[in-house]
Amino acid sequence: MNNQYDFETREEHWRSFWDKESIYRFDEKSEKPIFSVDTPPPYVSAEHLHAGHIMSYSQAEFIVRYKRMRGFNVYYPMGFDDNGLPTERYVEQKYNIDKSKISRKDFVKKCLEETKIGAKNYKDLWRSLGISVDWTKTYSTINEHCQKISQWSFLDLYNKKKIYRKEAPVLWCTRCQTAISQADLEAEERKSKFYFIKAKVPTEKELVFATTRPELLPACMGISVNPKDKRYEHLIGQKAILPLTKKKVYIYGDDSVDMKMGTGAVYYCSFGGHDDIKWLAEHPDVKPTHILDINGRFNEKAGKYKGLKICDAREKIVQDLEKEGALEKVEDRENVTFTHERCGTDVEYIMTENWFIDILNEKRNLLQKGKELNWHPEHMKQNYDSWVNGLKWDWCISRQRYYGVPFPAWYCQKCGEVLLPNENDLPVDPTVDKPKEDCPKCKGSEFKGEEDVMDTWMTSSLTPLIGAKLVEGEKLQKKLYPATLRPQAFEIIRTWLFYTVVKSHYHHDSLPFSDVMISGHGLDERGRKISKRLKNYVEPQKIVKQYGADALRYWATGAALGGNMRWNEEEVKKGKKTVNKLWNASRFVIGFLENEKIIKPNKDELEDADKWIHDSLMSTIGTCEKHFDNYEYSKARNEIDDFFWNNFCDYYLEFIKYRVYGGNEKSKNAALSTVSEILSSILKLYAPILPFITEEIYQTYFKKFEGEKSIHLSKWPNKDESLYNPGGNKAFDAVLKLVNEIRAQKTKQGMSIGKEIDEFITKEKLTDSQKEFLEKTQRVKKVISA
RNA sequence: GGGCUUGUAGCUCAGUUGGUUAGAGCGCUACGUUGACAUCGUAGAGGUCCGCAGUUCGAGUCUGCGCAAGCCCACCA
Repeated sequence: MNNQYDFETREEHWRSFWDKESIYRFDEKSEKPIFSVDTPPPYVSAEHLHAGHIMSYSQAEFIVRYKRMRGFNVYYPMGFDDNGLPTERYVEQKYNIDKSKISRKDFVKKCLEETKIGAKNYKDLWRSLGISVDWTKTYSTINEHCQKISQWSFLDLYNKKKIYRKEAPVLWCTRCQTAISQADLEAEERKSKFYFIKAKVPTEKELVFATTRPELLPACMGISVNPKDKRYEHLIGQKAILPLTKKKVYIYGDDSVDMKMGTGAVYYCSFGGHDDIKWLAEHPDVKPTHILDINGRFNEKAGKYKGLKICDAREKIVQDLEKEGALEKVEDRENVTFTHERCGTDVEYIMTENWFIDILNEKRNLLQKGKELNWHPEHMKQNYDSWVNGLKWDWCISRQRYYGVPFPAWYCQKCGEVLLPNENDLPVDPTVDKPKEDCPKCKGSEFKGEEDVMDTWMTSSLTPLIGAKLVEGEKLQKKLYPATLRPQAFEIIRTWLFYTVVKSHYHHDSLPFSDVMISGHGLDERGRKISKRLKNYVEPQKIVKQYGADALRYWATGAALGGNMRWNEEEVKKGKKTVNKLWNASRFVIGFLENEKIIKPNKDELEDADKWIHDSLMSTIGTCEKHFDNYEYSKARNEIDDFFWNNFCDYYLEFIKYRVYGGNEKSKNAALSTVSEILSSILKLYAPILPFITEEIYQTYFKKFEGEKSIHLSKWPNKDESLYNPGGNKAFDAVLKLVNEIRAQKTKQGMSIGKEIDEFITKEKLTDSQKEFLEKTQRVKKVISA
């Protein structure tokens, strides 16, 4: 072995080796128990890959490698999310595209080109990090495989009456010009104003109501007061005359009105918020006035305010109210505004026709499903529960956009009947393909294909199934679905996790996976979230080149599961040091092993130090297993570090030097046999975290005994209990204490540890062999004990 | 407004079911070139365990009330 480990060339060597030998290929014929992973398909539009990506993917991968060594048949496919609005927006921005000036076909082509570039970036990085996915099992969410399954999902839910199409007020982004869903919202606390507006009432002087959205006055549907409110109860049933428009609206009595809020009188418009929609549903006699167009401008129903944008209209209307003397006062106030999380635009509520999936009726069952999942860490379930409890909208799945999976649906031009394709004909593009038969209702033959595309989560919510269906044969697919593990980031619990649970619940009446492992954020060294805007990230490839992939992976073990982690180059350096230490220790050990013929010693030939290190290893293996089984890779790593650096390097290797350099043959043989076994186990314990260096050393020496062509296919170290003697190493612990005492004494005298001293006196009772051990390992001429 | 998480050495964090003198790595100080490794070793300095109250023979750990940071959720117009 060379003096130096040249990580750059060796890591590349092993990458090629793993590729060539298909080490991570799923074995379809194996009888071993399956561990299948629902790998997160990253947005390919994230061209700025950073430490956060490294962190979350490595963390899941530590577990995957561990499971592989524990004898599971691991299924670890890889997907790329290149469908839908995120990609569209990315392409629009990157090429400064105006959607109205490009054909749908050309735009989609551009998106596809871009996603190819993105996928390659990811694949390159994953490969260089040694992420052990099976690259023969990949998908992209826009490809035919995924479109087919997404459309099948639509048909299945339609047939199960869980999908409906309806003209209804929906959450609307005026910038992206599409309907969105509740999960696409982001709440933003804002300073705003509370306007107190006077309406006329025949029997009174006036009725004052307060609102944060005065611009919706032309769309006012009515005013409500609490029937218990003494101030207003007599007004219920009368009509109020609104300022500016002079429109007359009824005054209603509603229990839900908070008498203490504002003036106790609320006005409802179409639509300023979810309240308004709810109110309208409770007052079927009221006809709404829709004044807002899909582009966020007022239409002719807003009268003189036609053509204005919302913010301009507000300014104008407030001015006019003031002129008319209808504005009593304005108060400052904080309130929560919802924006579209992709673009930050304020969300509006517009009446359009969309497809929905019924989830509101299913809340209770969905909460139950959340309870059945094994959450790691457990407290992340809170996020799921509070999301489900807070749901107010059915899942709107249609998007008025270009790039996405088309809905498999046509509308009969004559009678409006919805026609769906046969499952065997999927995927279809209804804007190009035609139904195979005439309208079953009216025999009409003119159809219009649905032009909307599906919400990107319609596809992503099916990833466990998409992954499983990458293999042939229903029997095998059923073994892979439901998956075992879903690793993911906490911020998409309400989307990816939730929607996947919904789909699996409806389609298969099951959970989509049994375990969830939630990772935190990558932060910069100052604790800020890594973002493109702040440019506060380092390029992973640079770090890999400088310190090696193992070192970077080592850094990723640093955060507890679910915790955020700061970028810290010192930790990467520590990883590199660990790699070097492994190299040096192995070089030392293997140097002896290669020149000797080692015979497995009898139990009674083992010396106290051998038994001690063996016991210590056994308990380390046990603790590691416990931690890895709980997805606590960082605790597992600490255990291994501690054992390797302290017990193995600082003590045991020092303890056996006198035996391997000289000593009698039996003692030497026992030492070498032990050290070989311990080192082999250390490599395996580290293998899930440091796959490159451990492979290197395994291949150098241990492979010829174990037989497996890669350490990553080898067996996890055995807990050989036959030698294990828990609590039986107390005597050796006392000796260790003396070792420390001798070292301290020498250090205090400014002596080198290696310098021989004449005598060492202790009150401890020692056996002859213990005295000899101290004399030989600590260079003392004579140890005198009580 | 509700909920969750976190608060331990200068920094990053461990700390099991409550149990002697609270730990590790980095950094700092001193010493050491011992036949794997200075990418090392040995030793040392450094702590009001966020605060207050309580339970207990005993609290970093359990309970309550606060404080601070972060996150999730929330229609109060």
